[in-house]
Amino acid sequence: MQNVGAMREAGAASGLTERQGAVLEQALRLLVDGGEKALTTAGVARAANCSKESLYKWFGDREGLLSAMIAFQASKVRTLDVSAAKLDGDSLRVHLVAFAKDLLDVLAGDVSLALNRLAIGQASREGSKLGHMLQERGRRQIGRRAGALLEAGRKAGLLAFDNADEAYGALYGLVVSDWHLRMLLGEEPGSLKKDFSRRAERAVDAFLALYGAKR
Amino acid sequence: MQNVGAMREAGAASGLTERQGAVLEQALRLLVDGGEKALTTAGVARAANCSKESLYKWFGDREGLLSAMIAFQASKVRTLDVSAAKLDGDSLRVHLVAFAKDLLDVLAGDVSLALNRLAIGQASREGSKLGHMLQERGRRQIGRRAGALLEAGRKAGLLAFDNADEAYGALYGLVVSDWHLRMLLGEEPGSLKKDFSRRAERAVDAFLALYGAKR
DNA sequence: CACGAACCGTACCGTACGGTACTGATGAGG
DNA sequence: CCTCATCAGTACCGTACGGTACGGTTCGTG
Repeated sequence: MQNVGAMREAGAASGLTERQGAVLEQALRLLVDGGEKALTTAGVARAANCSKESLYKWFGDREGLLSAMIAFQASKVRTLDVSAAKLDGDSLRVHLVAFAKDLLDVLAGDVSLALNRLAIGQASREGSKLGHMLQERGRRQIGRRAGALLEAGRKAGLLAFDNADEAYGALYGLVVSDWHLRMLLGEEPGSLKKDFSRRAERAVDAFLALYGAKR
Repeated sequence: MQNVGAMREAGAASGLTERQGAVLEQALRLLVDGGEKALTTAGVARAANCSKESLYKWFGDREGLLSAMIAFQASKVRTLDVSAAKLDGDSLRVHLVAFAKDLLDVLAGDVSLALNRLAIGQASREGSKLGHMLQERGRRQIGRRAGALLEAGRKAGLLAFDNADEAYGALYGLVVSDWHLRMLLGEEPGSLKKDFSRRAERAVDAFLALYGAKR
């Protein structure tokens, strides 16, 4: 793993021991590499050099392991909100473009795609809270950053909207469109990732045309 | 099933016998009700009153059955393109709103959600063409309808855009935003479906503000 | 050193699934 | 009536997984 410090912090924040965090890291790696089918309890135990008995002691059952994986991954993401006090038209656009590009990068990430596929696969059987967890811990997190940015823009007189959620929904849709679904369906991200910057700029331009305050 | 005529037609279009179409219909029903885990060969055989041996004779293996289900469902959808020769600003907006609402209804449909979940679940293991099939047969189909509508709007001088794909992507994003993913993740569609009309109108208004020709 | 807790590695069990083989019934054609 | 093909129903096999139990090892503590 490439970031032990962040992992330890994430584990501590979730009440996990460092060892358990390492196990979850290996589980995520298995999931990313081979999909849900490859994520067997025996496989996790083998990859993490621990026993199945420990897995069941720590996480209860397979569902608990999956939940812990999602919570663990979410706890690693830290949303740095750079809500600058001074915003002009250019800096707002820069911040929006940076947000849009970050959003695309996050959604296109290996771990994000794997966890979303996992939660979607579990969503059919009712009672599975994985989808709700992913929604709450993932979307809310990045949504807060966007909400703060939009609110700052409005307070600075640069944006005009009544409903912040609606404005955020429009921004999200313009940025992401159907790319997330296409990546989830396995479309080769080769040609997609290259255009992220251009796509983010185009989307932000459209968003500003819709919600930018008349100069 | 509620539409034997359409099913027979769909089966005939795909080179399937009526019996095989009925089997696929039952398989889709199982998938919608219980998710992929409930879609076992024995379960399909029991639900459709056929033998497992026939399933393997007709569809080869489980993957073939899944592909046949997607192709069968896609063949049932017929895109009625009402490309009217006479378009004014109001009728274009009406057509766009109707398209947007149809799009939301399709994406929120039980079978659509179940098949998308299935294909996304299979997308992790490589070599699975289900995602590509769903993309090609589903998105292209409805994308053609939108493309024709947008092109008609441009020819009538009501829309202004350079790249039709980009305009369609903006329309799609404004209409759908992250609702499709949220539904795939299992969010209760109770509060969502009610607002489809309002949502479609808002999205089309925004789209026209972006791409409507200056009056 | 002695004791106990935690834990690894592995063997084990019950179950469920994908896929195959067999039997008997049905129905069309000569 | 005979024959052949199709198919339903079922029994069967190999495998793989989730979950549990147990022996052996390490390590902290008195």
